[in-house]
Amino acid sequence: MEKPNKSNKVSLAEVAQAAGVSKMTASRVLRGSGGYSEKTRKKVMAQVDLLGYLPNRLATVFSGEKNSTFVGVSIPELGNEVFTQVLEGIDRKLGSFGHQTVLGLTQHTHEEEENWIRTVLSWQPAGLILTGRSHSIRSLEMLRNSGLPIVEIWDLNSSPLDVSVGINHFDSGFEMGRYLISLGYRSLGYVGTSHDTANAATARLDGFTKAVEDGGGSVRRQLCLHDTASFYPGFYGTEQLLSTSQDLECVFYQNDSMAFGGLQFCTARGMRIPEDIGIAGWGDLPIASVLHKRLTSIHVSHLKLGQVAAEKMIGRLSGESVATCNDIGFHLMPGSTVRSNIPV
Amino acid sequence: MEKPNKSNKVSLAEVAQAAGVSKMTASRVLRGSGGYSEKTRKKVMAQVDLLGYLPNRLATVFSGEKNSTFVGVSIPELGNEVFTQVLEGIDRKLGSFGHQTVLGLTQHTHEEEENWIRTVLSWQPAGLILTGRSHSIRSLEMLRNSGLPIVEIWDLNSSPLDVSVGINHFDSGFEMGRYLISLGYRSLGYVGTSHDTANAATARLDGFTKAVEDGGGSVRRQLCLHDTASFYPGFYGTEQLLSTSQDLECVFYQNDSMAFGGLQFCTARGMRIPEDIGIAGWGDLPIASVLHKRLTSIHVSHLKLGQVAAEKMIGRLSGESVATCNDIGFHLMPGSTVRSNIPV
DNA sequence: ATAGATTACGTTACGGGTAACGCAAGCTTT
DNA sequence: AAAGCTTGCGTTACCCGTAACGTAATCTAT
Repeated sequence: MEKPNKSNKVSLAEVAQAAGVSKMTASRVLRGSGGYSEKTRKKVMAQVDLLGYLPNRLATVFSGEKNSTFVGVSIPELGNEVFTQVLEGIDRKLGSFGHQTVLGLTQHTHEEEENWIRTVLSWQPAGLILTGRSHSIRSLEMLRNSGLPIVEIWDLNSSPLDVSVGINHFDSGFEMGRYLISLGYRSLGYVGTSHDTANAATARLDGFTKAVEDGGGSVRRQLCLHDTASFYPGFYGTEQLLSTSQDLECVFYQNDSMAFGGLQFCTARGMRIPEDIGIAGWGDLPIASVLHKRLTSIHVSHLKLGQVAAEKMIGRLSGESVATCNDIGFHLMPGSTVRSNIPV
Repeated sequence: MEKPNKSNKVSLAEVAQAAGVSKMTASRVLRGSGGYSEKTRKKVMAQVDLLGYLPNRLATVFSGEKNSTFVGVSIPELGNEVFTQVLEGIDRKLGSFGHQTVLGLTQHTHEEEENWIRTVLSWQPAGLILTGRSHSIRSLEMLRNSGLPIVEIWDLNSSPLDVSVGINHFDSGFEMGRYLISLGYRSLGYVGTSHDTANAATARLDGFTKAVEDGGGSVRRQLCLHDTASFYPGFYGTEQLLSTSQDLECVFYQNDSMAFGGLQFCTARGMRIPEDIGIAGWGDLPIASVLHKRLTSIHVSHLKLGQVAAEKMIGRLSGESVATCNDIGFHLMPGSTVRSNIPV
């Protein structure tokens, strides 16, 4: 078994020596910065290939004032497909510009986020992309002190630390509420979860409630579970919800996964959808189309959100002036899990 | 708009000067390596807090022979929930040991993987976790030259570069084939995709075919689409499959997402499941339970796979001797999308 | 032919930490 | 009280590239 340390790294100096030139000349050749003859270039490159030289970016960043190509990206969890898509959008775009993603899973807590920020900053990243607008005091301090470009995503923020990319969650909830009201629903329920940083979901619920009340309805029961926003909590949350409020006409869920759970519960109990109860989700996941019924939901292009976030980061890194507030938008997807017109 | 460069970083030297000690003493205090008085420690720490000093890990790694805390992790794509779970398992475990994930999305191609490997190696990572056992020649060269711990995951490899964590895909396909044969199915079909690095899926198909033929059946039609292994390809792949082979009794899919697509297609065409056709998937995704029918599938603990991969990496980094070949195992999940006993 | 510009390199210093070593002051031992 | 040890801290050198500068050789202009 070999030791992991004692790396047999080939340094630029070794390449230079083997090629019979100075370190500096080898460096110039490798960077293609000019100032060398074709003959020299060939000598150096021959040794690079021969010795299998790989540049040491640590030294490069460390040396000059040029910043690294690392971008720290914090994501609450990967269990939620929504964030997965955002991450994919970010990493692809970042990668196409020669940047690398340093991942951080914060589990929706300030504490994890703060620890991750501290660590990732010590690696001198070029910038940070953070999910959510809510951060601990010490985090804010570190972020500000770092002087780095920061892109806050997910939750649109009119006064972000630096740049914000996301959607207006309040409005999306509001639109769903207005839609359901327009279909004649008046007695509504909500099932979601609560966390340190789940402000977006809260905003959706607030918008939803506002629209429903504006329309003369009411959100009879709001359930905020201390669990992940996934299938099972949706299932048992619905059970809990309906056990005390049988008269609900329609339930709005924090996301599609939870809505699926609710759908499953209702179907298992022999309830017809949408005849007996309406189901509405949020996020419009690809799996929404798995069902024979199309889930009524709010569509957000999560991939695009990630891509735009990465683009804004690239923009900041290249010194362009970047809009502070970037709205990705959403639209309502009418489905067949709510009734399609006002009952007579 | 402030410039992203010109970072007002506080260096150890500044802390030391402010505390009236030498750089080295400040370094010792921060690392807690001993060799300083309590009085000095307080003086230094007071300045650390006051100046908001954050250590520069770049310099640390760059300086000594100690390796970094970065671990490069390559994943083919995040669109597939299977890999998402693996990544979550890796990052959580790695994080709990103070390591960071540098993500690379290879899109199942050798080319992307090779480029990513080159880049990530230039950052002097502590080790690499790669999905798949198939790599380009130049990749292999770089990996070997690096002398770094390498954990290859997903596809169990009896002679890996360094360490392998995964499952035997051939066996999993074989078990599914044998199961379907035991239920009396004889005329079978397969729908999947093909890529540079999708050897695992190929192995599953091989195992499946072997079992089916051993059992006196045959895999009449094998469809390998050039697409992502997701819902829609499953849908139209099934359409294609059934348009030329109406007599298929059961279809095995590369994964659950594709199986869902197939299920959707069949249901839309008015076919009854499992009466008219059987459907079997692979991976046992959480969404498998979204359906009123439970999908017949192969269960693999993807999260655990990721965790074990990270553990093996940690083991290698701390110089422990680590098993070369680590089988995570799988088990067949009988569902209601295939018939439950041999028809009379 | 000679001054001035250009080309093709080499030399030096530096960045932010750390290992290795040096050394003075305080403590113990006999 | 002298020798030996320990403690606490400073000094120096180094890691691997790059910026800035220096210089010898070649080329151009007059």
